[in-house]
Amino acid sequence: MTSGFDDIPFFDEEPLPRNPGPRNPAPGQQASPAAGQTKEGDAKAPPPGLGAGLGIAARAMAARDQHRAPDYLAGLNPEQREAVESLDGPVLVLAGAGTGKTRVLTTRIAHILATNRAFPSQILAVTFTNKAAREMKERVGHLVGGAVEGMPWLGTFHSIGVKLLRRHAELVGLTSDFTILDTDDVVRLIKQLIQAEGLDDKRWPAKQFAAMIDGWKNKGLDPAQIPEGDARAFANGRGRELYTAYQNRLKSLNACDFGDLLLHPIRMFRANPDVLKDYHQRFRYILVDEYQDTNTAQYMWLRLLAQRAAGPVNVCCVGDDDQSIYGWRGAEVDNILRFEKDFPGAKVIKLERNYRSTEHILGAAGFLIAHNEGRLGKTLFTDRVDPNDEKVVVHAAWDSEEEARAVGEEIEQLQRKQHKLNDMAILVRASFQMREFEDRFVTLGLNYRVIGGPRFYERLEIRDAMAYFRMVCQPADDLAFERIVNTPKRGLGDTTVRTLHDYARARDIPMLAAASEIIETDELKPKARKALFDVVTDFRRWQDLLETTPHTELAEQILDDSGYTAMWQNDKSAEAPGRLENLKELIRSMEAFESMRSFLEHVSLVMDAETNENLDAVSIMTLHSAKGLEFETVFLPGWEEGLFPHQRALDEGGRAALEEERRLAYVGITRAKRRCHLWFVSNRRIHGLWQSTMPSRFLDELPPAHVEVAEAETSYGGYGRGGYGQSRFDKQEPFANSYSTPGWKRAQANKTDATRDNWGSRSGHAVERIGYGESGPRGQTIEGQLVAKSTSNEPSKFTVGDRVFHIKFGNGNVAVVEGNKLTIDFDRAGQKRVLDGFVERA
DNA sequence: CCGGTTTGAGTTTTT
DNA sequence: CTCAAACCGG
Repeated sequence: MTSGFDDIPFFDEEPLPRNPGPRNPAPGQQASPAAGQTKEGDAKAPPPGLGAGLGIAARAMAARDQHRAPDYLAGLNPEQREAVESLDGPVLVLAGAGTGKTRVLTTRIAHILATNRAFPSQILAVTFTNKAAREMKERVGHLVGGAVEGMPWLGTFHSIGVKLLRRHAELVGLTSDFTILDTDDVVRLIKQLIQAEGLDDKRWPAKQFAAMIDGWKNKGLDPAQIPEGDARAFANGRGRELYTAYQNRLKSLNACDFGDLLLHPIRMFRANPDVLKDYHQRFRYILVDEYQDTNTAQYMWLRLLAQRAAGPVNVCCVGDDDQSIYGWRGAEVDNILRFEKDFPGAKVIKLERNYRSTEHILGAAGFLIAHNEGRLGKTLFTDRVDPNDEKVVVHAAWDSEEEARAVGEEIEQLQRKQHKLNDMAILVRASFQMREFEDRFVTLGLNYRVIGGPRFYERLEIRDAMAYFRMVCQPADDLAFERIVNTPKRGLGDTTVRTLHDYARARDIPMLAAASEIIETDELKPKARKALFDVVTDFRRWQDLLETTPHTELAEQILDDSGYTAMWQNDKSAEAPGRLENLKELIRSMEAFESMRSFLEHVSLVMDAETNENLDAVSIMTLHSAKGLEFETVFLPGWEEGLFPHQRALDEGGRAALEEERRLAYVGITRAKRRCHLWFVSNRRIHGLWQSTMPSRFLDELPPAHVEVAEAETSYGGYGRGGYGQSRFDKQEPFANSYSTPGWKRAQANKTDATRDNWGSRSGHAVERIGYGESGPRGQTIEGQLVAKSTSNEPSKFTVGDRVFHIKFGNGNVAVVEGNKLTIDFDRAGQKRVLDGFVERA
């Protein structure tokens, strides 16, 4: 097999390839099939079958030669193959859900490398998330055999932005060791600014302004460019000044926020055409994933890099306009809709052959999304039609509790048929919906994992620890200093910090430097002075150790010496052990890095929690975080007007917002490979009060041919004209009546057995949280398994009054004991009934 | 400086 | 309703 990989100098960064660009025809030329053939003929010793994919004849030749085509092209369908092989000129790949989008991207990279078109270092490949970048690296690596280290420009928009900035920081007024501030830092900084302006920080919440800045930066706007109306809308009309002040403060801190990671490179390129030209020469091929999610700033960034003066624009954007669900945070669907205008002569390739779902699921999703007007229009299809395939099922429930109960029941039934929990997911519109399912699954002893929410590095203890490390590496990081100067408590309260802050600002020096000066004076009370002296001494010592001590060792030492570890060791709260565990994890993860500095860099951009693959558990997440994932069985609860589509989308966003909600519904349905169950309830508690609800309009937009209504639970009303609502609830059925439906009876009959089975034969119940970190009902971070400590046959080892600890609800007192079922008064969560295997003595 | 109490807000989330 | 942040009193 002559794949051609052997002779590619993967690690060679700077020079041009040996056989660079003459094969690049002018844009537009490749639109003609004949050009494709000519190119084929011209190719310098191309691997057989490559460079084809345009004309019919060329394709036929490719087919003829297929047995000699490189491995990595085998198994691609014609459209995928065309997307992989159309290397010259702009290409837009409209890849529907489950049509092999990632495969196309990765294979395309492999193809570029295999045909010696470019060095790995000459390919710019951009994704949105680290996860996507990682996956791409992995898969390219798999295709080309571990040479991905040679692809330095594969990453997220932001990580590539950082890389550019570190190289050219001085061009935008930074030094290359600038800090990256996360949302939390930004909000605290803005709050300081608002206060410094003498504004009421309650009337003008820092969070809100941070969101405004974020919005402006998403649109690529400098303070001078923001709309007058926007500027007036905040801080008594001083929005623009505040934005300016913010940017100045960032500069003096030598810091960037996330938006700057995109905007600074744009500014830099515009002000320095020679630098831009360098990158034009470097990036011979550009690939963009999830193009429908790009915002204006990212678009500008891309345009700058793609507009090469000489040679074709070899840019390939992959996306799906039907899966654009981030309009509310600045994504411009328009970017993908007008790709052909932006890149004249662009080739548009649609991938519509779906490899994921049944015909019913595709039929339902396709019919639904066809109700949107602003789309390019794709229809997914599959050949794999099986008469046994289940239709999409619509279920009705009385309220959200019944909904959760019934979904739990369905899951247990599937489980009894040997279905893996890992193959099932519950996808909700809003995170408050998760709770009901969690509660239910805890009671059932069903393993689940919650995905989403604050990341590992956003957890309190991680951020604190990171602030210490930041201070050691970057003594000028005032935000870090303020965060930990009194954590743990050292008697350095607001008054002291304020004094110090003022002292530092007056002299325009960092706070740590100010601290070492101020302790020489008598401006502070002796007590504070001594405490501050200790802090300064500590940091001096750690800074000295930075060069000599291994960084993990130093990190440990910092946390111990500062008293931070001790602080959590002395903390009696339920989450303290978890936090200590997280700190250990933090240190562990540092081992993979060369230095504390490089670790800090990664943590601010790249770090996130990993799922425990070994645990079999149902996934619970929002529809937004489900994008890109797939499951055998998907449950979609809460399809009610006001929740889905969400009321706010209906109120504020007009048709565009409604269409985005519909795309969200489309994303939800297309996550399912084999089974897709939609639910709506007629009563839901919102902000504490019960409201009766109408079924979602999206349900009425589904095609009857691919959908059935679950008779078991409803027994009232069917699917069809007039919706679902009246049928069931206009009859004024009493609450109890729904409990006599066949579905409920079955549930009752199964429940006891199921519970017993669970306890007798399974190892127990485990809960995993990916992301969520802080305390409260959203829970502490819990991973791994709790082993059930009793079965139903034995009397409970707990008695009334025992003090117990529950993995989700925290500490509480046993109020009632019935066999192995306990009623517990939890300190924070209130009274709950739980199986005793879930609790341990506190 | 700490802890209990009041108050207000309550889609979606990545970097 | 339920949470987190702000507030106030010891």
